[in-house]
Amino acid sequence: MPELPEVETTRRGIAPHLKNQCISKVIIRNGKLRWPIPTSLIRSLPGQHIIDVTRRGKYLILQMPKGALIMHLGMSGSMRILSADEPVRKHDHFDLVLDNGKCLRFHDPRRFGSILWSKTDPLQHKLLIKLGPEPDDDLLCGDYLWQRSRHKRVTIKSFIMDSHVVVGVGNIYASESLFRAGINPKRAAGKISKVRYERLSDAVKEVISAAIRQGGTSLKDFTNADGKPGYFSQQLNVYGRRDEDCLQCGATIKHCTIGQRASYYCPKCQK
DNA sequence: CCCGATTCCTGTAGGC
DNA sequence: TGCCTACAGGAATCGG
Repeated sequence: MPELPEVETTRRGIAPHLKNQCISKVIIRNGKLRWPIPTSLIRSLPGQHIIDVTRRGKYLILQMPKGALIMHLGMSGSMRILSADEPVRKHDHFDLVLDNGKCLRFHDPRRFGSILWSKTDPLQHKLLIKLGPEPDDDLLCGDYLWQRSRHKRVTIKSFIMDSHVVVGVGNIYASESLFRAGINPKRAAGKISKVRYERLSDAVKEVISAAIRQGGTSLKDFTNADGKPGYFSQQLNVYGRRDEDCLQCGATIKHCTIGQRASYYCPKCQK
């Protein structure tokens, strides 16, 4: 489950293999992702080299001389650097083949990911230009959240998960951040005090940075019954713990649906 | 403008 | 054992 920390880990993993490398070929096996992969890439990318690999929110950006490739992993996407002759597996939808015999291979069973092309500054792209600040940006602070939330009637959980407010806070991080901040997820965003937004801002920064430090271990993996709980799952206080005891006060963790998403909270610790 | 609902998709898990 | 259904989720877009 690629949350922001997994995307950043992916970026760090692939960047050294891509930087300054020249593209020799583009293979689209299934272009039906969130949006169609532009078939024009097949002709336009070969011959270009990758100047840099950056990230904005959950979008990876491969900067090239004539534009930028913008990639999103959706909820089941992953990327690997492989030898170009490595046999393809099911759901290997896209290859960026390099001059040196390696390739970047995009794998995405649920096809919620996307691969787009931007002729100009990718940060000005329609999908990126309105994104909120990164969690580690000083722009994200209690005052900012308080200002943005005035007169909003949406729940605080929906508000903090809105990528136009702040990027990278998925369903799991939202529940965990609200627990750390002691805020009930059902409260109206517009009625929360500035002091409490300071706590929430701090909580978001802590949760996301801790996950990045741990190599972006998937928070989602912990629900898998493969005996390999995610590293970060050890630190989950409420997510997925319906009817279990709160680790802080012993009360029973509650479950509810907010914005069509499973939500978990401690009724005693979160008011 | 605001906000809740819908939509895309497939692997996994639970019920019978 | 196997079929069927529910569910999970990022985020744009639709609809009231």
